[in-house]
Amino acid sequence: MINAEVARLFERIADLLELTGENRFRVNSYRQGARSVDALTEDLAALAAENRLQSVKGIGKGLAEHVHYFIEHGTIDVLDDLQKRLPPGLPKLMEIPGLGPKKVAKVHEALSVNGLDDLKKVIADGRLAQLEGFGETSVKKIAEGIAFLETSGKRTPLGIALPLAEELRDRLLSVEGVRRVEIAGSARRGEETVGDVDLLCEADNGETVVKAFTAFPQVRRVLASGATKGSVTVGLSDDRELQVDVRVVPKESFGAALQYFTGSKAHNVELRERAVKKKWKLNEYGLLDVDEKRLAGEDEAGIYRAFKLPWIPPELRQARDELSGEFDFESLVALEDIRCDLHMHTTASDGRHSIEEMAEAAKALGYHTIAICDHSKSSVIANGLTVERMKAHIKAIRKAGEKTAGIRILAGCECDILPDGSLDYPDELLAECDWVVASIHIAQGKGGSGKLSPTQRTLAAIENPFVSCIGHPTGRLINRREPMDLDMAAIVKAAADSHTMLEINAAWQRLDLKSDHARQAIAAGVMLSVNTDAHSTGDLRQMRYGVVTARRAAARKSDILNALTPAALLNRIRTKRKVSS
DNA sequence: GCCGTTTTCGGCCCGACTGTTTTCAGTCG
Repeated sequence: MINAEVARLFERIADLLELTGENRFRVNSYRQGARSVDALTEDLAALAAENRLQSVKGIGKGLAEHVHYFIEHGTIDVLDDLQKRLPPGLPKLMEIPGLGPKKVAKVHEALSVNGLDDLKKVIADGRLAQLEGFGETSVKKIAEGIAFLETSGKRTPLGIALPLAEELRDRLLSVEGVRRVEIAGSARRGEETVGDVDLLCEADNGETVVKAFTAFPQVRRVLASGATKGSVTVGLSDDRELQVDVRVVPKESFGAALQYFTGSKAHNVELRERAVKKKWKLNEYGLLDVDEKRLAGEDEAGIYRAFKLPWIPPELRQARDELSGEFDFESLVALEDIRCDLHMHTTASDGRHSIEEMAEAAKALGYHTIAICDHSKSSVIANGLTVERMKAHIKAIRKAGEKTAGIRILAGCECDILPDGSLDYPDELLAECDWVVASIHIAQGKGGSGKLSPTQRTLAAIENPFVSCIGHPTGRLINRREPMDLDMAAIVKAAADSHTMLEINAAWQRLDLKSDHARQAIAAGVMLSVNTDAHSTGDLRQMRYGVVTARRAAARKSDILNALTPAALLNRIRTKRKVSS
């Protein structure tokens, strides 16, 4: 697939064009083109071969020609020309908070700055502060921006950002005059990582609320503080900083503001374009018709209703197909639908709590079933169980099940898929388990000499009649480890054909499958299982991250194993074994 | 550069905050 590469090149062209002072709408066309190409599931090369490129939204005559040129020459002529004229280190400078295309172009032209090192030099020797349009204050901000970029460059995982957002929300609620606070932005959309936290606040006096907010103990730096808006950074445990923005609006605008600050940006642009076509105006204060008459604004659903649309769950505001009006959002899976967790560890391997403790904690969450899935023998670091220990563990799980009323405890295991594609336990032992999660932990890199590829290993595991589910299929760790190179189409097809479940691992460090892959699996008819992979009772509460990932994939309740009734669940597990044997 | 159920030309989302060029351009979300 050339899609990702073409998207990257379009984005690069947009960056460079922006620096040349090109018409911003032309710049935007390249950005829009990059987004469309990136979101496309079809292969761009195939579309090009059939001359259908212009059927893609945002791809017109010009961009289509670029794609054809790229396929023939492996490059884009417009980009080559731009790169001859502009130094390669320049676009990076636009990532510095406070520096945009105009200022970067200016320091390049006036001070021959070609990259980050040059910029640091002209800051240090005082030449930047002398430049027209720059002053001591803005140079100080730019210097801070560089430090921010270098230390906090990466986006923050949802599992870090959301609890922090909730803490700040609760603190804001205790500020005098504040009536309501909602988390907006990518945290509300349930994106796996967030760039900053957005909080929306209903109050009459914005200035006092913003002042109180910027004085919170968590605040490290104040970036802006005005009558309706405040912007700060807060420190994270690893010494990085996360930006938090607060907006204060009156009651009658709260819904419009929540809609606006939830995004995504592309979703909002689509909605605003619809408004413009109707000669309306949509901004964060409300939806106004041509006579400035207020059509909506107090609540979010009212905004969508004005466009004859249902309220759209934030997780799906991705500018994909959610505004088509063809969606049944009622059937979307929700956290309340989840009634079981089928992947958790105990003290038998590397967990912190006993079978009984995990069961009691799951019962408190209202679950009807759990599966205990400790590690198999090859996961030595995780205290994986030998065959003998596993046999005893199954007995212990069954005994705990008899003792514990009100919840069914399945005897399961998380069985390693070995480098040669075989499983870490013999079939006779797997047959004794009620539920088997098969996962790759060892040798996640490319298959070495004589070894199978990760795809072949996964396909081999799917073929085993006793494997119920593939655990964390791509093995990625957000911001820390790249996913394995998998042929997801082949895996999804094999899983669908054999009634093998694929996991959405709900641990915020993993979120694996990610939502795009989950969407692909659902389209192929695969049943997904959302599990926490809990190593303690507290980890069971990470289920919410898995559920938002499923919702981002537009998963219905019927697509999720964990939302089934006890009978339907067991039936589904048995189906795999019947079909395979 | 893209796009069209008012348009194939003339539009293209909208407002807040900041620093400095002291009346507004640049940046950001």
